[in-house]
Amino acid sequence: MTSLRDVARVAGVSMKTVSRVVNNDPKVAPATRQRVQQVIEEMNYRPNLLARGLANGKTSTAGIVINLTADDVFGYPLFSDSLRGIAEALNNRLDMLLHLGHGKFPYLDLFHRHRVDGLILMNIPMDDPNLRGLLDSGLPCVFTCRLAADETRANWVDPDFASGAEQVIDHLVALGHTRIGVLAGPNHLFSAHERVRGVREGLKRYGLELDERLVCYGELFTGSGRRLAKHIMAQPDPPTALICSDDLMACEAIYALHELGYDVPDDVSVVGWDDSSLAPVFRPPLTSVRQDAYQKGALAAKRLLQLIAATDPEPPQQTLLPMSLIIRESTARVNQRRENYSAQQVAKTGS
Amino acid sequence: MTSLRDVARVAGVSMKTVSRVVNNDPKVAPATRQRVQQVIEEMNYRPNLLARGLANGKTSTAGIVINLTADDVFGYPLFSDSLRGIAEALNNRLDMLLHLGHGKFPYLDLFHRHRVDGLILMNIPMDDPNLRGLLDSGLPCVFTCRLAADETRANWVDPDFASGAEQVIDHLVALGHTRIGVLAGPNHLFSAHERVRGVREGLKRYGLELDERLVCYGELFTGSGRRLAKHIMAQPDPPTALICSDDLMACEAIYALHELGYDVPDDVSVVGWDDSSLAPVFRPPLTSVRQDAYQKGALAAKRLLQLIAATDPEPPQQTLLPMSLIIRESTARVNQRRENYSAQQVAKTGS
DNA sequence: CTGAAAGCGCTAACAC
DNA sequence: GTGTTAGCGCTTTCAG
Repeated sequence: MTSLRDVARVAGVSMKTVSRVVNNDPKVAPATRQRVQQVIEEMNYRPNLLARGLANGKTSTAGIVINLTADDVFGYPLFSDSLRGIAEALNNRLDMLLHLGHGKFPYLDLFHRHRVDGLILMNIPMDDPNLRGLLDSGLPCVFTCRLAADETRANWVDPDFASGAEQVIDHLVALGHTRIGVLAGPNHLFSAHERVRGVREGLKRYGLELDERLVCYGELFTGSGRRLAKHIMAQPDPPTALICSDDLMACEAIYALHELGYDVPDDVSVVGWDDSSLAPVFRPPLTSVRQDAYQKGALAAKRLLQLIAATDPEPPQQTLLPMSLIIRESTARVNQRRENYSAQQVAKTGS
Repeated sequence: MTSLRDVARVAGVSMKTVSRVVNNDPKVAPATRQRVQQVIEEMNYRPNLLARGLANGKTSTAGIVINLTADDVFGYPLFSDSLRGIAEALNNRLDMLLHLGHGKFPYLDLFHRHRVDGLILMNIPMDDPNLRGLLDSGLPCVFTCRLAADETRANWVDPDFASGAEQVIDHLVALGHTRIGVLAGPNHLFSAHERVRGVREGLKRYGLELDERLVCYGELFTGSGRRLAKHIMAQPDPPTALICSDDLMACEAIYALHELGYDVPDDVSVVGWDDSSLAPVFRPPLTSVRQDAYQKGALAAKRLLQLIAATDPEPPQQTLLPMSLIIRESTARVNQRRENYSAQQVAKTGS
């Protein structure tokens, strides 16, 4: 493996001069530059990024931290979109060091150990123990999620989940729904709470109140959907509509509803989330809240490049992305028969 | 950032001793080990992988090279599956450095510059100029594709495209098809040629011959599908069935056939490839050749770990993965009316 | 079992 | 414009 020293020796110049040529330092005589460049070609010299990084503290590498298993990340189409956005925005200016893992893993090690230039963090729980240390460290980092309502120190790009939820409520209330259940998502994710907040405020606008017994928190994507849906439907005066934290969850909820003998959407309306590629092809096609994951990733990456390029620390920048409701066939006007039945149940319970 | 030197100073031992503790070298007195470990905890010391890599030439990082744009990689479900397989098999023993890019990019730089411990390479063209240098370098690397029929120096894991194609032929011939067109895929990919070889040999088994005018090479996934399908259908005595290099290509071909006034599968049968998540949900659902991309990635990663762990150079290992035909609704018995029409055309041309 | 010295390949700071 | 010196944080000899 030819080193800078070898090039210097062959070209008959100092190592520093070679270094200057490699780094496009203008203070090199054209003749010298050319000679050095030729030797570099001939010897097929490539700078050792480890040595460079060790010497100057930069590695040309961005760490991508996703607090999910590889199975979830690559299994659910949304992350692929975000990663695609990141990759394109980075445009080969930074290589990507991917770090996946679920739970409270010490991802700060990515920085500590690999000395990445910056981090993009996705799906980070609010109570993540690394958070404070990370923000204090001054390492450029951008989140594609929010961490807490008042977190103003961090750079983030995040969809406006509350607004998405309010749009869902507008839609459902227009269809006559008043009892609405929420499979909110993981309790430790800010987005889950925003979703519930949006539902609550949306209902309030119509003089309705969210029955907190119809709100369930649970994991993303897999496993808990059926159980939670059944739990909610087992409450007194069960809801006529279910709002889910993602499309997979919605699919599971629909499955559970079928097992309970309900028809979707005739008996119960179900709303998915993310408008993933699943949504249009599922039967029934899912009404879902669309987020632009590609753009989310791209904006985060662009911001990271800015932060890394900046000489002075930049003030944090926070971007709220709009969400929009895509209406398909998993939601429908509330079933009169069931509504009456529910009303009777309430009367009975109330007596 | 606390360094090994700091730890050594505080613990009152030499740097080498700290190094031994960090690297689990057994030749350390238990008391010393414990003291050092405690100081490491207290000071929150993390080894600098750059420095370590510079000193010993190992980086705990695997380069993942995919010769496609990020758009293709994350847009087509198959790569996500492979990446998921890789990530899980690597099991955090190696970090993943992702390098995407289409064309003859100098991906050897990943090795040269980042000094990765090994490479997993996907979708590499046979005429890749880096190939020889890469194989000569002795860097552990595993391909999830073949490079040439006689390439025995490389480690690879690849589906048996020829066998997949033969299964397709069995299916199509059973349905009465004898004139079969192939949208083979990129000319520079070995898989494309294997696909055509399988078709040719498959037909031969039935005493049929592949009309080479009905074979077209083109890019993967996007763009060329419609044009190529139309080109093939414009040949004298056009085929009654089209075999495509991927499911997206099949979708495009079907689109083009509709534009030409053909019905699928009544007039022309179309076979997709990969059995991606697209296949079952497209209208008509695609008959497609299934490959287990997850397993392909997982096996490649496992092999890479072996190669890296090995002290002596290991003999290359080559794994051919089975493919299976999933029959859906885009293929059907050949249309008698058209068959007669084609026969007339042949008669006319022949006269 | 432990330590001292040298060096991995590069760049920063300062000469000239 | 160019060269010299020192050192980034670690591991590898090789001694003890």
